[in-house]
Amino acid sequence: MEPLYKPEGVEERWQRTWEDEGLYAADLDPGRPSYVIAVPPPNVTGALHMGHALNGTIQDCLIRWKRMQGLNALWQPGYDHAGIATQVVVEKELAKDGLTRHDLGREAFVARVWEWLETYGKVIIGQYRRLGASLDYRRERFTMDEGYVRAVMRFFVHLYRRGLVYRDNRMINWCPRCATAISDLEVHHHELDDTLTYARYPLADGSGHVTIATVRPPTILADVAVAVHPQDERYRGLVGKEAVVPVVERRVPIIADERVEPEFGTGALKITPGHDPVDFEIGREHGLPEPMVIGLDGLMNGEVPGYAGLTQEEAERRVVAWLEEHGQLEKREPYRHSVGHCERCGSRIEPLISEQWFVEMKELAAPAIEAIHDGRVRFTPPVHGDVAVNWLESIRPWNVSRQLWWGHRIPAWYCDCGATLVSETPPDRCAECGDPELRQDEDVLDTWFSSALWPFATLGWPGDTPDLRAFYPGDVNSTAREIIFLWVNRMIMAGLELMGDVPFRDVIIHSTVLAPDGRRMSKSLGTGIDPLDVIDVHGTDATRYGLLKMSSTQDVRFSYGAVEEGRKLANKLWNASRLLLSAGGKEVEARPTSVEERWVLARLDAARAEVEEHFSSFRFSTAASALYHLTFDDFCDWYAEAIKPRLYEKDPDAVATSLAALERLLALLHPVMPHVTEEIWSHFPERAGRLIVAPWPGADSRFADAAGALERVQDAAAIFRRSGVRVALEGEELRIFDAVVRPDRAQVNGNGEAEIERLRKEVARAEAMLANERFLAGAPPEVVEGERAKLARYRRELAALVGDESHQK
RNA sequence: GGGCGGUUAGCUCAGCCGGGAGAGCGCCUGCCUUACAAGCAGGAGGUCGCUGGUUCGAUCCCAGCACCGCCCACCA
Repeated sequence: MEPLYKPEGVEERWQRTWEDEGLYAADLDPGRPSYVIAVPPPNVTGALHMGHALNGTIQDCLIRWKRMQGLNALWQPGYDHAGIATQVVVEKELAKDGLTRHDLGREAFVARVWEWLETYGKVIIGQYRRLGASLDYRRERFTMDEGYVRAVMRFFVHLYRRGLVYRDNRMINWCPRCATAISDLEVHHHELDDTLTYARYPLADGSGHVTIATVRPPTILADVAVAVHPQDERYRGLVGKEAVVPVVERRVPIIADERVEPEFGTGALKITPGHDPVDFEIGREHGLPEPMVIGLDGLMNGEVPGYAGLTQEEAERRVVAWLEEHGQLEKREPYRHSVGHCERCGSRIEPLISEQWFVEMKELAAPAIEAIHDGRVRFTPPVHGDVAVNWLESIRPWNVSRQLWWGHRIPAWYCDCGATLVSETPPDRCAECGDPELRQDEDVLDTWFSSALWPFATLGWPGDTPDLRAFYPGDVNSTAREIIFLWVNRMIMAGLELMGDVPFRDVIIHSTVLAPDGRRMSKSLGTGIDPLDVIDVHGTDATRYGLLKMSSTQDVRFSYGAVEEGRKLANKLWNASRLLLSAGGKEVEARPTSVEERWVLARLDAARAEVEEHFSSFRFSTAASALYHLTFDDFCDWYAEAIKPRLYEKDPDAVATSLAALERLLALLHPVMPHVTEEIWSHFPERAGRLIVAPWPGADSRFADAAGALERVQDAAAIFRRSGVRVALEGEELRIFDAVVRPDRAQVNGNGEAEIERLRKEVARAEAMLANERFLAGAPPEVVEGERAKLARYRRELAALVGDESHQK
């Protein structure tokens, strides 16, 4: 064993060994309770980024811990077909050859996507291996696998039969570039500098005009009304009259509607049901027509002569020029507002009316809200549960159809007779008229429609499989904050609806890892840090430790310092092991004969309890810190230093005890740093099996008394050490090496005086508190007791330095 | 527009129930001690964003303010 621990080679070797020996596998085992986490399926086109690395480490840590605790731990891997994202990638490939998907046709294009995936996709799960992720890789699932497709079809048909999925012609978000509808969650709003145009609409009776304000003058061409607030005094006389829409010179009614905001603009709103969500609602309520002047390509259509094919900018110029020419342009002013964009490609979203499939969500949301409220699903940190519930409470219908080719094709068939048939498999003939000529719906489903089934479709649903019975419901879902609505909520809803139970008990929302400068990690900004690079340089164990150390309830900046700390920990552990193993002992048995040995065993047990507590409550950063200080401060700086002389003498009791202590330490560290601990463990004499499946240390209170015994000695020792005196423990006695501090240094540092000063202040503070009657009356007894104990300790420490002062008064 | 989070040492961040202000890195001092100098021993450094309130006592609870960030959103 070299003095410097080098992870390269070691880590890959253990990753291969563990997997080859089947130690990641979760096989059916009715005798053992299960522990299940399904990895959030990454996009097939994806590569491992820092968020995956952090999330993967968190999940692996839990899985390894539970596996050591003897549970049948299943960490389910797989991929998401990522409909729109994948289609865009392959379309770009085609574009290099000057082709579009339409040149290939649907069938050939989909074949091309599969081909592309075979060659370039599906790399990310392999990258999880470098993280040491103990996923059950044999169970890899894909949302486009045959079995999974069946699950998606079943879900759709199930919802259809329940009347919760339906086809409707209504306002949707259209992305002109992707040429598909997208859901509300896929629309991202950001601020934009725009122009607010004030236009006069003459009254049809010639009695004046009404002025409206708009940011989209081209939509004037599709106006069908002007609306004002019913309580708006300024316009009271106008309601019921008619106004004339500029350019098209159409006579439209002036109506009253509560949704109009009197404070905004002029308080009069032009109504364009075809191109604005609010106007759409108002229009439907007032029975207005719904003309559209903008096409699916984002260009002006042929509805208004002379405008066909114009871009919206061109149309805007023309409309504004018309207004100016006719003296109906009141003013134009700069205006900054929030505008919806396609999250995938960034194009400005075009709200328009289209026939799509929708899922009515309210009925599905209610049980999910209940499950979160009553704690069947708990969020960590809890605030995200409130956010999830808020969203569920105001849920709206979900547009699930996409005008794409890559994805699950909607299982609906249409007959010329007008019938719509929804079924899991293609129907032979029309159920209404018997016609065998049926057309399948051209569209595919939103990617998240299939993702919602992940926790059980991966286990064989809709079949009633042994896996499903053994591993559902799962235990934990660890996820990024931005997919709570898209994914987590929908899994909860789908699980309750189809399985009758929540898919997991705990949802962990991990922190977002920012670049070291606090900006978002992003490829385009060049601020990304590749976790695989960090692993290459610092090792997997160090990276895992660093990520856990960084993780928190809020966003954190990536810190190489935290990774460096992990590397130091691995190296420290390695060297401590060299010391302990060099004594050549064969026995691994706790046979403590001194207080420091009993003490370290007590410490290890206390640390085990702490780590369990931190893991259970998902405080990984705190767990990492606890393990660091256990290893450095307690195990190495105290115990190993104290026991060293007896190891040199090859004292058989000391050697056997040291290996037993090291074994416990390695086990505690394994979930965080699996490779270095397994490597050290493999150097143990006569040791069969692997640490990864070794039992997690049980509670051991045999030496609990020693914790206190040494603490007293240790307190005294700490005081001497602060003064520069070197000490070791012999039995219950504190042995002082260089009995005298080098006088020059003690004076320069003034340590002794400073320490005495500090203790005097502490004693005075504690005495004052204990003399305060209101404190004694108001504080809980254990706090008062705590203060008494502190006072006693401070007095004792002070006495050790200057003699007992209480007798000096 | 609505909601949420943050502000603690030079840097990155902990601080769970109100009672001692902490860690790692960096810096300073002293040590190449037969596991580790990628180490050891010690040290300096803080108005816990600001203002008020509750309390015997506030980094912690409450209110307001400032700044930073995130999420949601149909004021054209």
